[in-house]
Amino acid sequence: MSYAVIGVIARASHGAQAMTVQTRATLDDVAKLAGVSAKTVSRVYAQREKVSAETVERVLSAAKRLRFRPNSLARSLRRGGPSKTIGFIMGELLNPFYYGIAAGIERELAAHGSPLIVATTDDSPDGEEHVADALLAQRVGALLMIPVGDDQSYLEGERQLGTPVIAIDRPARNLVADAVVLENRAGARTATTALLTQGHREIAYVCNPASVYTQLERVQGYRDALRDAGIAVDGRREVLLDDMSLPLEDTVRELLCAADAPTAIVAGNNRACVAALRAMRGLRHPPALIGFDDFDTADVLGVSVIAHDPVEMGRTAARLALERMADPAGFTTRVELPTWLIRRGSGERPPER
Amino acid sequence: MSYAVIGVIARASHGAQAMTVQTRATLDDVAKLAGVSAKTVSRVYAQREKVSAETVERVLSAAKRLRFRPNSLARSLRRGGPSKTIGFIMGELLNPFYYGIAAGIERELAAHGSPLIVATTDDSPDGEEHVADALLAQRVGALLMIPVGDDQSYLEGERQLGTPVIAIDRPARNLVADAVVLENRAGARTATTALLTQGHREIAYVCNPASVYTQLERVQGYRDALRDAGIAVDGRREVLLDDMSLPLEDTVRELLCAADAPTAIVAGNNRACVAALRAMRGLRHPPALIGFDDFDTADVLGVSVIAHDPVEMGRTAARLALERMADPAGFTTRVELPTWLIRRGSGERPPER
DNA sequence: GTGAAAGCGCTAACAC
DNA sequence: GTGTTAGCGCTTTCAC
Repeated sequence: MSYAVIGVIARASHGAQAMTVQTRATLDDVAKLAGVSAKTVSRVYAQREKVSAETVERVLSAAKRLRFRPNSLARSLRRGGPSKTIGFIMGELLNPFYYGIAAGIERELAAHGSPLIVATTDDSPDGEEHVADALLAQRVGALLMIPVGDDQSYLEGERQLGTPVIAIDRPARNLVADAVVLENRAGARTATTALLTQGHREIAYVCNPASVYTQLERVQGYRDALRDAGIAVDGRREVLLDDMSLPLEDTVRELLCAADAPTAIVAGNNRACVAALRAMRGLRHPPALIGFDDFDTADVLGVSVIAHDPVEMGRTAARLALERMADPAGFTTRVELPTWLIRRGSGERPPER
Repeated sequence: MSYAVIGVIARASHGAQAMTVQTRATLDDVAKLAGVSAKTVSRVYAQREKVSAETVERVLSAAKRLRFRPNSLARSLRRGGPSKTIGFIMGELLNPFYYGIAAGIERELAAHGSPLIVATTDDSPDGEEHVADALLAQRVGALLMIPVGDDQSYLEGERQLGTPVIAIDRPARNLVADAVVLENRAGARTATTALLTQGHREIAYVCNPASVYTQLERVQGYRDALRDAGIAVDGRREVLLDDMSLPLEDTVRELLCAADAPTAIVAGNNRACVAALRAMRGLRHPPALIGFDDFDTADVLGVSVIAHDPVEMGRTAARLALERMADPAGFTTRVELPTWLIRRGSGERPPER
């Protein structure tokens, strides 16, 4: 073990005392104690059918005495259909963007009383199917996911069996699924155009990884803006790493030290933006910088960004899931959430030579 | 709806086609198709009892044809005991510290094949019991929690029924539970001592909220260091807000503009640290600053911090939960994880007058 | 190595 | 309003 156990507090009476093995009370136990039938107890908890006030009280007090807690597993088993529980497969939990989405999902579902099972794949395509399997074995009512692999066809069967799938941030591939994505292309275009407006002509685009949907879109937006301004797209200005084990920071540093260093940078996501900031440290004339994704200390650092609302993204996806569960035959929708530029200084630096 | 639906892709064949209502295959269906008994199919999936290779193959191919997926709800129902699923109650999902913990838990459990149900309470004590209720209704095998309220006695019954509770970051109150916490007091003391060593004498401690366990401990550590240095503890140097709706930033700014402004600040957590940074913006002679909790851009900002490992904290808690589930009669333990100082500049600024 | 029967905790269907 | 019966999908006896 890598931790230090500081104190062993007490010999646990974890579990029950050896003699008085407490066992969990069931609906039948409560029924017996209250002198009613099991179904009546069930009714009290279902809160839909009518039970006389007096009976309710008798049942509840019996339940309390027995520390009864309805078993929602058994409940959803009996109901046959999918449970209210919703599964969420996320790439990685350590990225502020992703956990913003998770927070949004959680809040929306909490408001609806639906439990949330979270599973992460560490952005590994292999893990995705495995994890989806585990969630589906739990009979989740819907599957929210940030697709990682480039083929989600393995979920097609489930979808036909009635489990809706909602793709977040990136559309699913080879699968009919609702999707919530950002206005990636427009956002990157806005960033680039803003830099062009300041007079920049040598604008780089940096990111890692580069082959995911969001980056493909954003690079397009970046190129769109250049073309509109009559500037030739130059591959040497596009730092498109595609291996998270490579340090983007070093590559950007090299870029900035070159003779024909760009005067401005568009960073493809929050990580790339921080990498750029690190690479720029100590530079006398740092290039202008606009990042994609807002982050906690961006204001302190004076970093201009293309912002959006990850929490709202999660909420939207959760709402979509709930809608689809309520109405499985509805339309498949694709929602694009807006992005906008926040000017904090780094994107407003003029070109320097 | 607050989102823009950009495209309705297709009339969904979500759910099944009206006529061919696909229904989920059960173990019995597979058994029939494979020409064996249900129990044999069960054995194939349990992977513990012996089944002839030939039978296994027949079963698996039948299962595949029927798109069979074992129902883990039914499985854990039958077993009677608690499921492998573990519940985690966190205060809020939007704090990097908390999701670091969540990430650690998730990774450890994933390695063990245990699903994780996450629920948040937005740091509201009322929500806590409600959320715990929901998780326990799902018969989670253990409950991990960052306690919010100051009384977790409502879980005592569950503990006696065999559901272990692991408190994270703060100990549980009025409840026998394992706990994983930080060396809060030692950490704050280290920070303060480091500032004293630089020659600082007017050192402030700022945080919000202030009445939680971690802050109570850290303030003690701060005072310990002052006392050791023969400096009187001065309440005016302790900005202990206790209402998250109050902007700590403003209070710190006032503090720094006062005639007897401190020359150094210890910030009680990541939020307080960022608030201090905001308050310090534009100051000609910013005070020295050491934060508690490391954060993403601390290196870029040159902020010295008392660091620790939230992911390891989560892993440790998850391990503890798994151990306790395997051995309910074990010892109740309290683990204290280390903290350490990372010098990045802000904590090494000498006092200026 | 395989099967038959019973039952986990709950609720739908149908009584009364 | 309340009770009875059956059964959700699976696994645990206990057979053979």
